[in-house]
Parts: sequence; C-alpha cells; structure tokens
Amino acid sequence: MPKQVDHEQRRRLLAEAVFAVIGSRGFEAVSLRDVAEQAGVSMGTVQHYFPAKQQMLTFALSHMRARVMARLQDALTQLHEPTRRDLIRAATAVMLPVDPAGREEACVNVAFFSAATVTPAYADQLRDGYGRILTVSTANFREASRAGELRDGIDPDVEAPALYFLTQGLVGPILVGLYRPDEALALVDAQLDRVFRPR
Amino acid sequence: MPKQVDHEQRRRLLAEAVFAVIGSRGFEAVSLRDVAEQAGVSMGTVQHYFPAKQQMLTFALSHMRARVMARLQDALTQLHEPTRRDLIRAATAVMLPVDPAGREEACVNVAFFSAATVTPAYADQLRDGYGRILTVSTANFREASRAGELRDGIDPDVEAPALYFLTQGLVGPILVGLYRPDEALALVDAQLDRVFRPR
DNA sequence: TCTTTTGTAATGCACTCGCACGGTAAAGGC
DNA sequence: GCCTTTACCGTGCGAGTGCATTACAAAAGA
Repeated sequence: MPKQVDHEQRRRLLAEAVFAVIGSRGFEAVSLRDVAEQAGVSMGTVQHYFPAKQQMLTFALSHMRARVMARLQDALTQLHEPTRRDLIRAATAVMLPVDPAGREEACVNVAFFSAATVTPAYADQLRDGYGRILTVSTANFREASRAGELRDGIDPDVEAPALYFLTQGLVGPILVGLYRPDEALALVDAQLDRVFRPR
Repeated sequence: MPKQVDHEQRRRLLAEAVFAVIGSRGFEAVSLRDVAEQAGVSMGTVQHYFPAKQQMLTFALSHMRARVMARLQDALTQLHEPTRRDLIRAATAVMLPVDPAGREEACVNVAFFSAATVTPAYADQLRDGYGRILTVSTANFREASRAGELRDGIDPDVEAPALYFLTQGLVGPILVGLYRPDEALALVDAQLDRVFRPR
C-alpha cells in the first residue's frame, strides 16, 4: 500500500479554494492555476484529484450545498427551545448573505446559477437543492398550520414557497448593496408577522 | 465628411449579439470573435465601436435595462383600461422569464449579477436599475393604497418590495426548471389577492 | 481629382488556458 | 532487498484570448 491520504478531504479542500477564487475574483477567473495557488498546492495535484476542470466545479457545487446545509444545521441547534417560527426565521437568515461566509456562499451560488443557464448538469443540481429545501420548508409550515400557529386563512402550501422565494430574491439586492441585511430581515419578519398568529 | 453610420444603433446591434452569445453559450464564452460572428461583422468592427471588451459589456448591460423597460412599456400600453392591480401584475410578468425574450434577458441579468460580485461597475448599474423599478412599484402601491384598493392593514411600503423581491426570487427557479412560469404567476396572483381588496 | 475622415477587415502578438505527459518521492506488500 | 501503487510536481503544447496595428474601401469637402 502506498501513501494514505483522505481523498474526499483533499477534494473538499480544493473545493474551498474554488469558493475563495470565485468569491474574490469571480467565476471566470477560476483556472486550475488559480485554484492550485489558492489551495497552496501544485497544478498537478489539482489534476490528480480532478481529471477535468468540469468535474472540479461539479464537485464544488455539491460541496457548496453540503456547506450550506451544515451551516443551517449549526444555526438550528444553537437555538434554545425554539418555536416553529424561530426555526423558519433562522433557516431564512442562513440563506441570506449576512456574514462573510454567507456572502461567499451567495456569490458562489449566483455564479453557478449563471453557469447553469448553459450547463444542464449545474441546473440539475441546483434544482434538486432548491427542491429539497423547499420541501422541508413546506413541511415546517404545514406542521405550524396543524398546530394552529398560523393565522386564519393562511395556506402553508402558498406561504412556504412565497417566503422562500422572497428570501432568494433578497440575496441579489443585498449582494449589490441595494438592501442592507437588516432591512432584508425586517422584510422577512414582516412576512412572518403576517403569517404567524401573535402569541 | 465620410461614411455616415448611426453609431448608437451599431452599438445596440452588437449588444444584442452579446445577449445572444450569453444566452446560448454563457457569459464566459463572450469573446470579441464570438460577438463579431454572431453580429455578422468582423472583429475589427467590434473593436471600432468598443475599444475595450469591458466597455462593450458595460454598454450591453445598460442596453439590457433599456430593453426590459421597453418591453415593460409595451406590455403596459397593451392593457385596456387597466386597474392598478393589472398594471402591477403586468409589470411583474414582464420581469419573469415566461417567453424566449424574457428568458434571454433573465439569463443575461443573472450573468451580470454574478459578474457584479467582483466588478463594482456592474453592481452600480444593477443597483440603480433595481432601485428605480422598486421606486416606481412602491409609488404604484402607495397610489393604490390612497385609492382604498388595498385591504385593511396592508402597508404599501412593505408589500411593494415584498412582491418585487418575490418576483426576483422566482426567476432563478424558473430558469433551472424547478417552477413553471404559470406556477410562478399563480404565486404572484396569490400575493396580489392577499394585498388587494376583492372587487 | 485629391485629400481627409470614417467604417470595416485582416493579421500579428503576447498571454493564459486546460490538459497531457514524464519525473520523483514515499509507503507498504513481496 | 525489490516493486507496485499512490501522491505530488513541473513542463510543454495547441488552442483561444484581448488588443494593437495595418490595410483598404467608401463617402464627401477641397
């Protein structure tokens, strides 16, 4: 047996380097040389773990989703005896670029979104990711509805996607500086106030 | 005096070629040669109207905004005796990628959005464009509010951005095929139902 | 008619790109 | 000891890039 290296960990490290490059210099600037330099390895190493650039980017996209999910999990477990509304709000806040990590993720996301318009493989992954989150969110809203936490006449199957897409729509304006994170969160809170029964 | 050519028209023609390239092969694929071929001219011609590639893209972005505005104006004038709600809904529909033209514009938009995260000049233009539309939309909602067309307790200064960002958030899912245009419009209509008083 | 200005084209050049390839070092099985 | 496998590095190459430069055609004033 030769040298033993955690293959997946190395790939994740390279994926993080991809994120850093995208975040600082943009999607177009992602070259094998840039990624290698960012990761502190040689170009040959990058090629060793990703025979083709496309594979590297595809892996980076899937790793991005994993990173967002991990941050989400982290944010949720930090809440003390959260209500369902707390959970939904925290999940929403995770998806908004409010801190540097969130901003980097948002930049990477929008970059892949742009690329997805001409690369079906990216579109498939993004669609799957969006779909999953939306499913979970809808389930949350339905539970809240069953528990009688929503106002009269509120349809969880409408409000879940409405809040989710509102959140997505807020990402862009925050990135270009039209809205501040706190303004965006205020809008989210207004939406939640409208949907949830006051306690 | 030498040959007389409408300079701006030529630039717009080239900008349209840029859109076509972005829409079919993506933002990265935009090279002077591709644009020239798409426009049916030589590379020298492109360079004659845009000394640098960056200038071409900046002009293309501003022309994109003009194109969206023109389509918006067109859609609004086609309405017969529209209510304020009709106007708002039509404006919303224009911004969603429901037809090929709208889809191309959305692709170009998201491409520039991605680029804007590392190119402040793009961010400035996008922020300005977003801001203008949002201002007009808010004014519309306020008028509707003054006219008593909104339900009780509805704040136009909250609902205008809420609807606008919901619309923006729906663009992505439509592009990647998660939502169909009619589903997105249904969500918009649900939002409008909630805001506007039934008549 | 000659000159000047402008539109259009073609070519060349330094540069960067993804990728292929060969080389080296180390870790274990034999 | 050797030998195979794996990790990692460096280099070279064809292709494509943005841009500079030059050449040429056409139009209108002199």
